[in-house]
Amino acid sequence: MVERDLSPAYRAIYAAVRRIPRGRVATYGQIAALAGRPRHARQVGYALHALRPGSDVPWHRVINGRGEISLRGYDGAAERQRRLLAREGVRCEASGRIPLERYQWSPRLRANDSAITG
DNA sequence: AAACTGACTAATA
DNA sequence: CTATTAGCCAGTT
Repeated sequence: MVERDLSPAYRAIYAAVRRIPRGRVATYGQIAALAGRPRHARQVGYALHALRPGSDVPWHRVINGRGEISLRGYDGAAERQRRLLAREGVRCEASGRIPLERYQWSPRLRANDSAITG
């Protein structure tokens, strides 16, 4: 099991995910790069999958590069993630897609990074 | 150690 | 817009 001793890679990934402010989203690739591991987008997925319930890592703020929720094969997990995001003000379009142009987080904008108006 | 897998992405068609 | 291909790389079997 992973929870016992997390690899440095996982810790870096979790740290990066924790930096995503409320009301914003980031892509897997973005988190990977932010964690100092470019092109490790998939591993970001593994790391998030390995999270245990109740962790402080806002995993729901991570979506894929197309602005879609990437969860698959999980029972209602995609719906849960969508709900968590909606709760933060991030709502998806009718197609189910989340406009990255609008909600994607940029690490540089740390100051005013809360939810976007509208 | 080799093969398989996958919460990814970018490039084509 | 969707579908397919290829590249990717750590974790699991």
